[in-house]
Amino acid sequence: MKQVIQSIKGTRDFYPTEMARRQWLLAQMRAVSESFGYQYYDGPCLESIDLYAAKSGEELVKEQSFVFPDRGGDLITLRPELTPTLARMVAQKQNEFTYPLRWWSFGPFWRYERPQKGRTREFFQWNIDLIGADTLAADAELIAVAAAFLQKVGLKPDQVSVRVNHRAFANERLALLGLDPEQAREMLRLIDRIDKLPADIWKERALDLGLSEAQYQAVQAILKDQDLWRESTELRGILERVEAMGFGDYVHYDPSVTRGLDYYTGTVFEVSDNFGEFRAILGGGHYGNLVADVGGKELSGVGFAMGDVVIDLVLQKYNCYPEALGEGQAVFVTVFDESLELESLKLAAQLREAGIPAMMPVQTEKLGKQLRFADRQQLPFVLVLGPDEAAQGLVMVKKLADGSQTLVPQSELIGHLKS
RNA sequence: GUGCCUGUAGCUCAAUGGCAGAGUGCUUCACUGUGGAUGAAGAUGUUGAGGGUUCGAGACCCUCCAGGCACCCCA
Repeated sequence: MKQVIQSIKGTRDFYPTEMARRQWLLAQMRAVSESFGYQYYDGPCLESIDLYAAKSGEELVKEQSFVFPDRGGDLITLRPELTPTLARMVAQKQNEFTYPLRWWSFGPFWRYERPQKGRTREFFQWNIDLIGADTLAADAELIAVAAAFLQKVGLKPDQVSVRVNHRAFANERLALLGLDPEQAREMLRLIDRIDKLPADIWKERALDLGLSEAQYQAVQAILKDQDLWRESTELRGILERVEAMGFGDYVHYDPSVTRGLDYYTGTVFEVSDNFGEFRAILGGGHYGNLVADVGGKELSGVGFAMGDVVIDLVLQKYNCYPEALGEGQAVFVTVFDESLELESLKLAAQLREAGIPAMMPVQTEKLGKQLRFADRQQLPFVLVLGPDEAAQGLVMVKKLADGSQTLVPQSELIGHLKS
């Protein structure tokens, strides 16, 4: 390979094969979002750094955002997440809307971190939020949206799960053990990492927070108790609704889910594969105060975000993408020889007129080569219009998949292809 | 930002410090009205980049770039 200018680290090129997957993914997100009555929106990719200072976690803005001065010297940020933008958009027109809002979005985001499997510097994200309803039904709806998506793309409950917890409930339980609020907060962060740290190190960290041996054992007991959710009004209310909507198989209580972002106050949930092979597919939760920090009145909501990178890996692993994705759908109209080129062009034009995509060769090549090309493009049909067919007003229709050929009167071609 | 591993033909990978190779794909032909199959012939590399050690480096050393894994963080 000669010297080709390198692409920016952590970015991806979407060749037609990848673009077909991205478009399919977007179509599934759109279908699921709209099936629950959500509206499509988007904000700018460039934002003032001040927007994030109020909302996002410290590290996300200071360490992991692309920030640069524009020509006037103002600091511009490539959006690392959508929630602050959403907060601003809602706050700006807070009194114009009828609540609750049901909005969804899909677009590019940037985070300046080290690329690895499932993590790139430029990625696409599905965001979906229900704003202005502080109820268990709202939380349950978003969890159902997540489960509906999993079902829609063909992932099974034995492959992926929506794991649900409730922060206030978890805090309550920790308080009952005698942890003060600060300890409880740190403990939740530690619980979030229980799968990443070896057991002995994890215990060491827990004791470092000032926990007694008895308290440590009690925390362990909480983490092992799969039925503890029954003691939470919130979790009961959410899980019974999810069950009623038919997604009980996908959704489970999991005490180890706490989520890192500080703005989640109540229900938190994430989707992950059941074998710990991939990073979290999706993460979300209930936030008590969406817009106050950007100048609006208090408004709560629930939402989640799903990046395109991990879900793409998972969908490929479980063969969820349709077989024919990205294959050409056009009929290939061959040119037998120069004298018949115009006849073929007319035929192709008729097909397009009738809504059938038609492709024509633009180089003079032997019939064999034309067929070879059509075959490699994985086109379904090839038309051959030779002297014999032209003389009788016929056209040969060849199905490439099995090689079968049918002579069809040109007047019946469109009907033949549509059937 | 930290640690470890990797980088050879379009792709997957070989080559003890001693002439850069195989499979696959690609091009052409066998096939003058038919793709996939088969056979024959052919093309393809600054061995990621730059520097160093050496009579000699794809291999050893250094720097950089890119990718992978684990931290950190999170979609």
